Amino acid sequence: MTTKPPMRDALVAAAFQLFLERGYEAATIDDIVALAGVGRRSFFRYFPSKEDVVFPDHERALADMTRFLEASADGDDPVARVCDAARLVLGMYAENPTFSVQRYRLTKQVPGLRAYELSVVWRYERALADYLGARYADRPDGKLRADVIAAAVVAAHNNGLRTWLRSGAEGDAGAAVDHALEFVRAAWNGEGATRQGPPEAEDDVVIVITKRRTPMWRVVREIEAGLAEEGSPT
Amino acid sequence: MTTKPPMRDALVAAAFQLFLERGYEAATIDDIVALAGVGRRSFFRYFPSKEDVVFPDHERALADMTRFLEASADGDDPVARVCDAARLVLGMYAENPTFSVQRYRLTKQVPGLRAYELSVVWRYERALADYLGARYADRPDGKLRADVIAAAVVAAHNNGLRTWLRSGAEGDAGAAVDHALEFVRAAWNGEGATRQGPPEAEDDVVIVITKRRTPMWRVVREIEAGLAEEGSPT
DNA sequence: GCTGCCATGGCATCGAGTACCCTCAATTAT
DNA sequence: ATAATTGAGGGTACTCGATGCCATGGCAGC
Repeated sequence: MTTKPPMRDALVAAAFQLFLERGYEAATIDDIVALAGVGRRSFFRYFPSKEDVVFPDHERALADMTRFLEASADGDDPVARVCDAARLVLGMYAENPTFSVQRYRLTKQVPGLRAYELSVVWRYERALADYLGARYADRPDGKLRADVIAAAVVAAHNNGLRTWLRSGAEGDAGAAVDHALEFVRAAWNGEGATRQGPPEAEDDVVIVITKRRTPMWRVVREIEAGLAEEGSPT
Repeated sequence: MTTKPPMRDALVAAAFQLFLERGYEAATIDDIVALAGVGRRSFFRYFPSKEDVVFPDHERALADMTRFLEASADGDDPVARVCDAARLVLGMYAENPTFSVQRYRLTKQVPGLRAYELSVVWRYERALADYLGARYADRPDGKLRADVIAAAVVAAHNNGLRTWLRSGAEGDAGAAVDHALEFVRAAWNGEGATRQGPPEAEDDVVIVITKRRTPMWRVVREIEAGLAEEGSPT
């Protein structure tokens, strides 16, 4: 498990060579194994499906992320921890910039690969949401909060990552993702984190009068409208 | 396109019957078409893949959502509009509760279907993000904001939807999703909220007094507590 | 009549994925 | 040293989803 079999790398190299010069669907498994000089059966020993050869290291990255989240202390901010976990995944992309860009262009134009990437990203998101769900276990809407924040963090990460990939992996990937993640942190900075807003008077109150049967989302919308009237809308 | 071919419905019914009594993978296309009494080739005329028969109406729902977003006026709040678009999708699930629950249980335990559902949800999310991206075109981080909010709305919608589905489609689906979406709205408040008619015209009212910086979830909980005090919760 | 048109059905084929069995080398036991 | 075991790699046949091509059959319109 710790040793790196050369056959696996040979299969990835052969596969990407054919995918790039001939397209993903046009390159068959037989073509790949013929180019790599191995038997057809051996391909499926190393990759459970044809799509897996395009994401050869996500299994390891997912394990790394899970371990990182499990090593979290109870003292640190959950949102910050999750953002750091996302940065961990970014590191894997940044290790091989050219490979990441090739895969990005491939994934963008092959629907099957895009669908597979979604299932990969979904597992990352579930890892984040499960961690947050445990940290927010005592909150009223802990699971909901966990799901939404995890989705937001993943979306921000992907936004920064894709911006970097679209540019051909020039510039600093970490900067783009840090900027995107900061956007999420700013939206949910409420709890024990750094509260940088201007100090307001404690006796500043809001009075809400509403019908009993009004949907809750409409009530809150009105509250926000009242807040935005003279306050600081972030 | 407007006419409903009975053969399509027959295929869906036959497919679900076999999926439920035998499992998804164990039921082959030949079994389905044999049960439906049609030719094998006809299946792929109505459904491009085996997975599509499990989500027979998402194509229409996606078109409905796109149309709904295109019909948006420049005056209304983008986030509210996107939340309403999500509620539109919920309506499709609520139309056939038993069917939705069956599909939910099927999708939960078949990895292939879960992956396919992700690609479906991804298209919804892209529609929302594209709409928000256009509305936030003049903002500094418009695309980023659009991606993050779209992901949060979808995550909240799915959280509420799955809560409802897990309960066997008992109770009000709209209430669960409204509550979840309100959570997202609370995070990204501000910007041009439309205030409609003043609510003090009705006699049955609820009055809430709270401090300005109180977290929104706490306010909502107080309101709901006040509602449950003597009236009908929800 | 005849002529397109369209929905359907019937093969034939391709390619991904799997099950089963074979070979060969290295190791270990006797 | 020889036999037995183990494990990586290879080969073959099969299943099944998916596509392409063509035949059939009803149903306009003139």
